[in-house]
Amino acid sequence: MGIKGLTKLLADNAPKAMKEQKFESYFGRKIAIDASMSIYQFLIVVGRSGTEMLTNEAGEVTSHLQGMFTRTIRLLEAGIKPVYVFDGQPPDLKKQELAKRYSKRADATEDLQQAMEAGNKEDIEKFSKRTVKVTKQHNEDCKRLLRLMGVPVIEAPSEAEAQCAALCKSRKVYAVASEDMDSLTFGAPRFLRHLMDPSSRKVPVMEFEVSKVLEELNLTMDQFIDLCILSGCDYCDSIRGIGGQTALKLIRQHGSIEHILQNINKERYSIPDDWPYQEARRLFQEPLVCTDDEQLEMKWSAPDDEGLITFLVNENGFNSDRVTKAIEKIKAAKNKSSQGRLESFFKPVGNTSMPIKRKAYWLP
DNA sequence: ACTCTGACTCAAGACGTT
DNA sequence: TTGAGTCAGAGT
DNA sequence: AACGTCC
Repeated sequence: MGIKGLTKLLADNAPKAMKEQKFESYFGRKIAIDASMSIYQFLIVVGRSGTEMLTNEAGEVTSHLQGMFTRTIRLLEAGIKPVYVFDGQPPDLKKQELAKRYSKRADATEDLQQAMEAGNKEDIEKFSKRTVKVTKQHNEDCKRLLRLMGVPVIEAPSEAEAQCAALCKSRKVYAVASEDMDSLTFGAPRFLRHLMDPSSRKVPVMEFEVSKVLEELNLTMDQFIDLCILSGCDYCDSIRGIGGQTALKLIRQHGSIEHILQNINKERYSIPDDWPYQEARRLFQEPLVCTDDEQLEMKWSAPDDEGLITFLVNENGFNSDRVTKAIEKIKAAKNKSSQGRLESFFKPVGNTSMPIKRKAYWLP
């Protein structure tokens, strides 16, 4: 997933577009998060040892619930208002990519089988992580959990990342938090990396602003999208021998993929057959997203105590005391941040009534 | 010298106790 | 799986 | 900081 080498490309060519932020500085902010990505991480790592994971009495996996529960509480305690966005139908162009992943998983499943027969623990550990897939059930479990916690859930018609970006463009959220750089390609005005990293692992939150990226790279949004496609994205191949640096050079020189294709040495570089870069571009420019205000309504409400206990304790074997304490944490957090952001507290001095200078629609 | 590729490595959540 | 990091090798 | 536990 994502855009190959984009972090480094931006670090080298647009350092001012990224700034370090403190986790605490997002108090009171609404933040959109790609749920499937989080669930995937939880399934890989939470409570795993070999093929063993956290499970309920029926033997169903609960690692994703454990992860989602504790992380969401962490966010709420920091005064952050998370909204989780779930994937819908993937676009057709992504099907090949998904097919690749599917076959890799199948391979890993065979490898795992062999490792288990051979009793090779390290291999079991390694291969079992590669067989992880987020299922419909995992998604539904997490939606149910989040709703019981009083945290809004949005179901995207297609790509969750694209929907997150759209929410941010229409100012329904302050920023998109993701580890996936294509949030920027989808035009998320403000994009946060490493938001969930604990402060113990000294990785600061990195905040990117698309407008600054474009300004510093001196590209239009459309050109930036072309740059991302050339660097390597999920939707189509890139041109062998052209990486980020060369792509940036070529885009600056020729302005678009079309003009690059007209001007580069085709002996030197072989262009993929039937290269669907235009469709890929379209998916980034105008992805299928929901813009209906009613479906995008977001409410952070009080947790449903009974519902949570039924779901987590009765149905999934969570420890009753822990869940009760956690519910208290949620309530305390909601009280603390219910007044929202105290603007006077957080804003830099002397700026409030300045008219917003709009360079482009995606500025905050 | 620069850039890209491919092969390799590593870690990955969050919490409480020690 | 992903990204990030590092290495070597090869092409310009 | 390292380690075991969470289910």
